[in-house]
Amino acid sequence: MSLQPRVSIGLNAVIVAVTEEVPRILTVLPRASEQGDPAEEALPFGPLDPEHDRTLDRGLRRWVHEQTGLPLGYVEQLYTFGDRDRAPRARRRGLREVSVAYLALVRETSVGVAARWRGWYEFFPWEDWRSGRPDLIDGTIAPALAAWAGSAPDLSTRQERRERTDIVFGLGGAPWDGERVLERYELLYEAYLVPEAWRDREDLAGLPGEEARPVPPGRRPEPLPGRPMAVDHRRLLATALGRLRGKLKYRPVVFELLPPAFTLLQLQRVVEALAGVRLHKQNFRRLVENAGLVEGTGKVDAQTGGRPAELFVFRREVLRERPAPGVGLPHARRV
Amino acid sequence: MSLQPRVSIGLNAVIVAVTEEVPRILTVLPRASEQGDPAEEALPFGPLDPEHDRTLDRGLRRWVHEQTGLPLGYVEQLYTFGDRDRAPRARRRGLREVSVAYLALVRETSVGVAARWRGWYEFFPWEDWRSGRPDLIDGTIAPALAAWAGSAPDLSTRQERRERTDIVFGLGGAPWDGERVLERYELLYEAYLVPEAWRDREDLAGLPGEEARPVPPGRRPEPLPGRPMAVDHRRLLATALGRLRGKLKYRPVVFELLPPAFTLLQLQRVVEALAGVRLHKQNFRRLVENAGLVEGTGKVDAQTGGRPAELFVFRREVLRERPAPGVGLPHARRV
DNA sequence: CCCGATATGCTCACGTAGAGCATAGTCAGA
DNA sequence: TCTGACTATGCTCTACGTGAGCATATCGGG
Repeated sequence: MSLQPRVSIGLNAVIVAVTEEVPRILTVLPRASEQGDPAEEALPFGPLDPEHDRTLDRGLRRWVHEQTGLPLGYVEQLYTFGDRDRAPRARRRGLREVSVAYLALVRETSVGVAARWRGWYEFFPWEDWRSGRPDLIDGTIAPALAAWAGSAPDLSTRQERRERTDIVFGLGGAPWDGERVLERYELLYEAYLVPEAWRDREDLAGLPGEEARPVPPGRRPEPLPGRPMAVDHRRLLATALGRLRGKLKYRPVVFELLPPAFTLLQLQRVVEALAGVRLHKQNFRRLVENAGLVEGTGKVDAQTGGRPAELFVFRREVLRERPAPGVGLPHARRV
Repeated sequence: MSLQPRVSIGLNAVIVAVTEEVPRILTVLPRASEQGDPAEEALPFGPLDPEHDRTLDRGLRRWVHEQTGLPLGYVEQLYTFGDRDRAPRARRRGLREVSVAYLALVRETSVGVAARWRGWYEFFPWEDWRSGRPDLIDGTIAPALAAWAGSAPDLSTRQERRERTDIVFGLGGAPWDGERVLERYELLYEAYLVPEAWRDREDLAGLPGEEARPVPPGRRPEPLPGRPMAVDHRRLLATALGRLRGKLKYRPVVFELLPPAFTLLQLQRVVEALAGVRLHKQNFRRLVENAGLVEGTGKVDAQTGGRPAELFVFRREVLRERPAPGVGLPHARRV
């Protein structure tokens, strides 16, 4: 019988900005104690000061500011990750690390040297459909998942796996659901198609209770394109992207990522960057204007190269007019 | 300087069932250490066993089953509550109690003696609009909130408070948003209109750092109807109701609360019970049938008193056909 | 002055939601 | 046995939002 492990509680931040039509998140180099492959970056992490941090999100703001100089505006709790095996290296040290993850949206992009911005879709190349359905899906992911499903020992498991594969990746006639980002990542993880799955399995090998789940033998499949992260941080990232995509539709959160005045095309580009799809321009305009989400300022932005675009601002009154104001995405446009 | 407080992590469960058109939640008597007013019930709470509970929700299932004999089916993480002052009595003992709250949906209703079912709207009488807009709102809540808003020292605070009041309670022409359950409860808490606000303020009095927020002097307003709970559990409950109301619309969660076969009216009644509004019957039928959410079984239920109703079952295939299947509420019908 | 590029306005078809009327079965009591 | 109350189920009519694309406005540069 081993010692009862200590429980520690920490905070992770998924800090999002959109620049040049690319959604970006802030990454840091992982703490030495978690260091594995040095190429693996991590999400900012900080402790909770139980005495002085009155609330969890204040604690988060405090250390994010200390570490990166970035003052956070919009902050929202995402999810609490507490699986015993989420941080295998911590488990080896007798520690159960529970992490409360937050999503933060910022406009500024200047950060200190310890942190850097990474394009969101570097981590999830299959999530960006703005240039059409990524070849990666039908060319690589679908066959790999089919092989995984087929490798299950019994029929019902095979069927379950196929069903799940179809639903979350929109295969076999099922529609693509942009919000299922986490489900897709988790499926790839289970199927050992992301490097983290192998890394974690190796890190756990030999621990008590893990005898039944050895590192699968045999040749490993080629890992998918998509940058891995330390610990389970790509999972947090997937949670954040899925949540943000959902929230877009019923809360006016995009405006947290935009300057105070913007053109409708700028707004559309940011929405597209997050949603990962191209939208029909005229319908998008009609939608946001009819919804009362924005109001024109009369001023124009001459940087467009064509007819100057009017500058708009977010219309706060919409909050009292409509129950769930958001940019209800018009249908994706085929390219 | 006081000792650095210990951090503890626990799990709370909001366990929901719907019987006789009443949504109910499971409550228990609070632990002795938190006992205040003996009438104050609590939500089931349990520790996390960091060694053996592989995941948080497994831990939850374990102790819920141990404590109440109830096996949980559908379980979903709600939110993590970690404010320093959420549990003032724990803070006095040098403990920072972080709680991860879960929402669970069950069909069964037989529980042990230590637990009991309570109607959800006993805690939030203003949330049940099935018999029309509750008089409580215009008769009591609106004036009390107006008084609170007017009592702010400076103009901008007064305006902010009025704005918030209007938005969250649907006053002054703003629409009622059924999902803003938490915002409504928090507003009432801030305005000292729920007993918990006074209780917590008193429990905190004298602690370091609390000098600036003394118990407000003067006559206390009559507390609103609505059963208070121990600690911040009414806040967890509000979070759960809001989340469930939202989720209804885009995930087929209602079926977790219904028997395997049900009539469309039963389905409608459960949705109405949760959403807190009456719906137009024919449109509701059309909606769920056209959405492919259910399929008829050919069998009928003769218990209706009129023409027998056909029994339906949930149609699982809908999960692969539509991105966000739920009972998109038809408009509320005036009574 | 024309062309390319972008912004903005407008129309048209189609599906779906809101509302209510009409009809089908069943039961209890006259 | 008939009738009325009651619930289920089907159908229609209208209004409006959305998908799609054409048309026009306004700029800069050759």
